[in-house]
Parts: sequence; C-alpha cells; structure tokens
Amino acid sequence: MPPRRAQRNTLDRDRVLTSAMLLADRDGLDALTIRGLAAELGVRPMAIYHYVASKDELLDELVDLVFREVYVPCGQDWRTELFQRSTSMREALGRHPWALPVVDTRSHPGPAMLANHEAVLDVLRGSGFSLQATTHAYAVMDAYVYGFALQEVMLQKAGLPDSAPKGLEDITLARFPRISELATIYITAPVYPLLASFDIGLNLILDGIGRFTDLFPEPKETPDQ
Amino acid sequence: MPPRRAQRNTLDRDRVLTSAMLLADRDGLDALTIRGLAAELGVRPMAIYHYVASKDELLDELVDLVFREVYVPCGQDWRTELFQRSTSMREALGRHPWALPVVDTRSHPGPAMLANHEAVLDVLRGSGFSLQATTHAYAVMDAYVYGFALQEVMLQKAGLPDSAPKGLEDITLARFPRISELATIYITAPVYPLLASFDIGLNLILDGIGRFTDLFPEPKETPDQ
DNA sequence: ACAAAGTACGATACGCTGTACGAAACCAAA
DNA sequence: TTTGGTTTCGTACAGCGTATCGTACTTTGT
Repeated sequence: MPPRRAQRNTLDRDRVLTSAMLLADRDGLDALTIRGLAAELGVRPMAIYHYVASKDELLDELVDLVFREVYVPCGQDWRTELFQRSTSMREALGRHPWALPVVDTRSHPGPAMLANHEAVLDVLRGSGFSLQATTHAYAVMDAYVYGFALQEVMLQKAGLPDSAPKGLEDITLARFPRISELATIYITAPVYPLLASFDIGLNLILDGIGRFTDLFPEPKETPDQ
Repeated sequence: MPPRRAQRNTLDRDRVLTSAMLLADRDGLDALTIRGLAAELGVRPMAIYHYVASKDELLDELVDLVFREVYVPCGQDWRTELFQRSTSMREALGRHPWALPVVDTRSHPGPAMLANHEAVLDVLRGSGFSLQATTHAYAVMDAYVYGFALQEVMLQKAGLPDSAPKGLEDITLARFPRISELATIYITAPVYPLLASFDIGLNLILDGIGRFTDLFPEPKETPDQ
C-alpha cells in the first residue's frame, strides 16, 4: 500500500497481535497471512518479523490471547465456579472460531491456558477432591466443553458454505430422515437451541463429578495394614 | 522419482485415497502434499488430479474413510450400543490423529459420517427418546466423545515435541504445582490413565442421558387443551 | 556539533505449496 | 491404419513463510 516507508514506530508487539486477532475474527484463519497482516498494519511483510519470530509463534500467542478471555475460577464453591468457567470457555471459543482448529494443530500451551487449568485444578483440590477424583473430573469436564465448542464451530461452518442450501443436498437429506428431522428443528427454532443443550449437559456432568468425592476418596493417611 | 513415464493403469481412486491415508498416519498431516503423495505412488503430481478434483476433496474423502471405521449402532439396547459406538469413535480418531484437525477446518460431512449420525439418532428415537430428548442426548454425548479425542490428540502432541522434556520447562512447571502434580501422575502411570477417565465420563453421561426420557417426555398426543 | 552505534523497516529472492493448461503417450474400437 | 478417448506428465503461475541483506532513521557518546 504505502509507496513510502512507514513511520518509525508504527509497530509494536501488541499492535501486531491485536491486528492479527482482528483479521482472523473478521476474515477467517486463511486470511491471516503475514502479507495480509502487514497490509492491515500499513507495513511491508518483513517488518512484522521484528516483533514475532515466526508465524507459529504468532499463532501460539493468539490462542493464548483467547484463553486469556476465559474466566479464571477461584474459591470454594467449585460447582458454580466451574460452571462459570466452562460457560466462559465456550463463549470465548465461540467468539473466535478459528482458535480451536489452531489449538489442536499446536502443542505449546501458553501461560494463560496453563494458569486457567491450574486454577481449575486448584478449585477442585481445594474443595475436597482427591487427586484421582480431580484427574477424572478435569478430563471429563474439559472434554465436554472443548467438544461442545468444536461441534458448534463445525455446525456453524456447515451452515453457510458454498452450494447446498442447508449445507446438505435435499436428495442426500432424504436418505437420512432422523438427521433432517433434527436439522429442521435447529433451523426453525426460535432461539439458538444448542445453548440449552450445553447447560443441560454441563449440569449433568457437574452432578456426576460431584459424586467423584465419594467414588474416589482421599487415600487414608495410614492404610489398613 | 521415475525418469520414465509410469505404467498405464497404476492408479485408481482407491489407491490414491489409501496411500494418502497411510502417508498421513505415518508422517503426519503436513507430509500429506500432492507432490509427496505422488512420490509415494510412483507417479508425477498431476496424475493424481485425474482421480481427485482437488486436495480439499481428497481430505473430505479421507475423513469420511475414518468415520467408516466407526461402529454403527443398531437395535434397541441404546445404552450398550452407544457405549460401543462412542468407544469406537474415540479409537478411530486416536488411530488417525490428523483427522480431528482436518474435520474442524472443514464443512462437508461425508456419507459415512451422516450414516453414523443417522444410526445414533435412530437408536435413540427407537428406544423411547422424544425428539427433544434425542437432540440434547446427541449433542451432549458427541461433544464429550469428540472433546475427549481432541484432548488426547493435544496431549499426545504435547508429549513429544521439540525442546522441553515433558513438554514444559521446569521453571514454568514450578509455577503450576497442580498441573505438575497431575503431569507426574500421567507420566509415571503404569497404564494409560485417560482410558479409565473416558469410561467413567461416558458412563456418567449415558446415565444422565437415560434420565432424559423422563425429563423431556414425548409430547402428549392430544394436549391438555 | 558530529560521528558512531543501534534500531526499525523494507526489497529481493528461495523453496515450498496447490493446481490450470495443454501436450504427449498409450489403448481401444472403426 | 486411423481415429478418438483415456491416462500420465511438463511447464508455469500465484501465493505462502521467511533468510539474508540493505537502507533509513534515532539515539547516544564525545
């Protein structure tokens, strides 16, 4: 864009990351290229590399920015704390649909993600959950939350795309009456129906997790020997 | 590779798809390039495009091949049927860790995926679940299964990679005692611990889903009016 | 005030990707 | 043998991340 050289201090790490996030939110993950981001910032591509070592690092930083939006649980009331943090997690991943695809291609957990996980574990252990109970509780709960967000992202993508009207050809749809039955529910629903499912499932899981304290009690201080 | 032209009918759609799957399983998703696949097949890159319209179509076909490995539920015993199909789904996604990242970038559900979903819905509706109960049950159960597989893929990726010993620097780990406590459990465990968590969580969810028949009963034939 | 050092930005280029286009080799039927 | 269809391939192009080096600017030391 600019034929002239950009002004001296137009860039800093925050501006790079914020613009990158905006670009991914607005135009999708594919639009987030170094060249495109540079254009967005009014700068030539290579300028970016003075603030980010590589695109991989940039993506790692971006997903951690997403996790920073998630509520960090605390205190003794594990039930409502974890409910809020799970809801918050789902909302954050919904606000940035590109995040989940990025996360599961990637291996490095960022500090915000680690801090959040630590907080969840701390709340559980601080509420009388044994180590074993905490392990199971955490795996089950987070699987549900991530998975639900993932399904929503997939459904969202299947909603818009190219050819098919509802994302499925009518001929194909006719072969799957149960699915089309369910699809019409989703389409004609007055309110977004998955939100109700999420709350129902989350409560179901939190109820189940609550029973873990009895199922997997703290090991006795001096075993029966 | 071959300086000479490849023999006439060395290729067909199945060989292309099978080799692509093998390549992704063995060397990872990044290694699955048209050129690399061509080399694997002993063929020049452009030959592939006579059997696949584009790489996108190839990937769509591949994920559907994965879903074809998943057990298709049937019959009235919804509890054990859905348990088996969920376990089978988790195993299939574990066998092909590249599949999940591909799925959630993609929008087109393939025929095998549709058929499997249809079967799940059919089992539920055939076991006395109302449409509403089925909707919630399906959303909750599949969220859990997908999410669990996703977590396993992430953990698996965090296990191997580059620098860090356990995937986390010791200094960083020291700031998160709960996480490191849990990490040592996972590392020193005699058997793979997440499998137990999966079964526990799945049973928990199936128990909860079973209550949906009472919570969301079939609407009365002639309402109270 | 002036030079030296350091910092922020950019031009060019390389190797990689998917793939459009059209030519070439092969096989089948006329 | 000729024709025509099918399969394989050579070439080329646009776009990607980014290594390398150069240029402009600011800051500092004297």
